[in-house]
Amino acid sequence: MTTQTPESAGIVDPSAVLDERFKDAISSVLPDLPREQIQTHITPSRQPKFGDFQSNCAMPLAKRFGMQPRELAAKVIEAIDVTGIAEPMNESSIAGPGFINITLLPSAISDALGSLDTPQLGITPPDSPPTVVVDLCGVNLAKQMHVGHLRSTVIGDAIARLYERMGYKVIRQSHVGDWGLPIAMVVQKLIEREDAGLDLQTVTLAQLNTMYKQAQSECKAETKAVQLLEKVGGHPKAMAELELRIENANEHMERAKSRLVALQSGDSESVRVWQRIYDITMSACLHTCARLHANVTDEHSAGESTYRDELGSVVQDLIDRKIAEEDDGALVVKCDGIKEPTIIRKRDGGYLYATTDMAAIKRRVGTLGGDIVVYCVDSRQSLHFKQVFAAAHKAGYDKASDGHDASLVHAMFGTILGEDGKPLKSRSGENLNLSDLLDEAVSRAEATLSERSPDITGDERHQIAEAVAMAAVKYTDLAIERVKDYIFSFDRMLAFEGDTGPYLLYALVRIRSIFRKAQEAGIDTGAIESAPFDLREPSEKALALKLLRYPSVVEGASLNHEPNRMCAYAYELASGFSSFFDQCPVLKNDDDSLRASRLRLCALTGRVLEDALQTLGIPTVDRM
RNA sequence: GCCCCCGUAGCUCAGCUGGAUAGAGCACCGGACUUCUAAUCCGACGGUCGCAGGUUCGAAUCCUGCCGGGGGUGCCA
Repeated sequence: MTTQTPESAGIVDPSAVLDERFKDAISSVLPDLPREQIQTHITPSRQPKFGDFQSNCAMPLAKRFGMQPRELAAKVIEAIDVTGIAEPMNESSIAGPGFINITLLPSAISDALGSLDTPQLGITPPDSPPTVVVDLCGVNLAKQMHVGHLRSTVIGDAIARLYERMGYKVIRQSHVGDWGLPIAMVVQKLIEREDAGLDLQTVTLAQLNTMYKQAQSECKAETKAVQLLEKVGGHPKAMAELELRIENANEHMERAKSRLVALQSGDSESVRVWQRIYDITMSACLHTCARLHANVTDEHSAGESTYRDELGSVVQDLIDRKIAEEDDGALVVKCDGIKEPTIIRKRDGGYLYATTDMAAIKRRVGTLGGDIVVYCVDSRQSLHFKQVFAAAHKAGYDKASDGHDASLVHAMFGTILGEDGKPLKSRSGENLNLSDLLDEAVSRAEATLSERSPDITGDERHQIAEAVAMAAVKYTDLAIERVKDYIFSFDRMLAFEGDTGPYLLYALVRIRSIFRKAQEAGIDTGAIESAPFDLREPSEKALALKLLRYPSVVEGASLNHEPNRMCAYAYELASGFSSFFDQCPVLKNDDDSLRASRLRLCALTGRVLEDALQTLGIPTVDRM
């Protein structure tokens, strides 16, 4: 056992050092307690008056050994060696039922900051990085991206970035809805239009979207209306009218179904049109992803169509190994603890989305080597994933090459609501087009920008507005706890006041501005790189302590798939910087060494903030 | 019917896996600008953490039961 000494190795994480010291102390007080069972419960203190850190170890340990908590705390304090890390402790360090309050030595904080001030910012990649597969975005062919895709894309990308930042191997997978009957309907429709003289090369995604909706309604038979009319005795004319429409719908449906068969069997005409639809859709959607600063590109597309040749063998495998069974004509997998069986083949022999997802798990774990597979998908699909995960587990499709089960996670998210508390829709009740929504955010941002910073104009203004708008929209989406619904409000996210994306950008702008000013003043900013930290004001000490938390925040946010933790941290950091900046003159300071210390603190804060925003996928600006 | 999610200040939301007097932002009120960018900072106001039990030194957090809102419930995705 080697206890890291701050003198030799440098303190990277004060709480890790404290953890070791407390373990040593507790071991000597309670020799019968195996060291690996000791939990020191070291956490940052909530309030400065309780010191910088606290240990809550005394209460549970005292209970276990039948002692008084405060008495045990006193013994731990007597035994502990805090040399080089914290102020000496005494009776007054014990508070309440047995909290032990710890105040770090100023030198320990400075040392730790110095250790953090490296290119990696204190985050060390694992020796053998696990592979994480992130399912995100998931657009559908012939449909424009709408608000429903925003969260999957933005949150999914942030989760992927978090794991990348941790040094894991990340594989993004956009499960594009590019297969099945709905697509066949559009293919059929497009072929009919082409026969009527439409030039496929001129078709836009918006047109495809319209055709998609038309095809849907044309194929929808109003059988329920007829049944109802028969029941209550409808007017013969109405009945006849309805029956005619059903006949039409059935014809459309039949054509779509045979088009699906043709498409599935590789009919060249069908495939050519399908490919065109695919290209039109993906080029528009990937453009929107790029605009959102979401790293979703062509290489991440893994549409349902790519599983078409694997479905049959998956089903056969499940039959052969008696994992699936017949039930009322359908083929299902029954799993313990889930009432609803997972249907993997319909009575008519067709496959379903559960079948595709089974094949996807097999590929993601078996072929891609995923140790963790994260699905960033709407919470309404929670039952579906519960079923599919259980079925895949029963089939052993989640078994990684090393024999361990991969972890399958549904990182679900809630709905975006309008101001009325209902799911956000357009005036006409349709899904809100995502790029329209982004356009509006940009124009609002640009209006505010021209008002607040009239000196910024033209192209630069537009570019800044674009970045500010994306930051506003994304930060709002990421900052809310994933599973919750939230109310979308341009006014709030673009008010640029308080806990918003623009606030974070503003803090960074001020930091960057400091260094521009420093350069203008002829201050050698290169010399600050190794300047000793002199943390004399409460606000700069508070900022320093916030900075030191960064590595553990990245870890917590990634492993729990909770980007909102990063957002909360980024806001706290920006806020801590603003207080510091208000209270501590940096350039307007005559003390050279203090100025150097503060400049270095600004630089480090800037780098951490930048890194946090980068990890969330939020763009930054130099001016605003 | 059954299953899942949510319920915290007037509004929008946090609460680091059970810790101290539950925190921010907005709104409202009072302060700080010949600015290191006031898109900021400082202060004041504001809560029976849906309700009722339970677990224990200690519960917004864990368990049970209600109430309210949303979603889902074998052959759509």
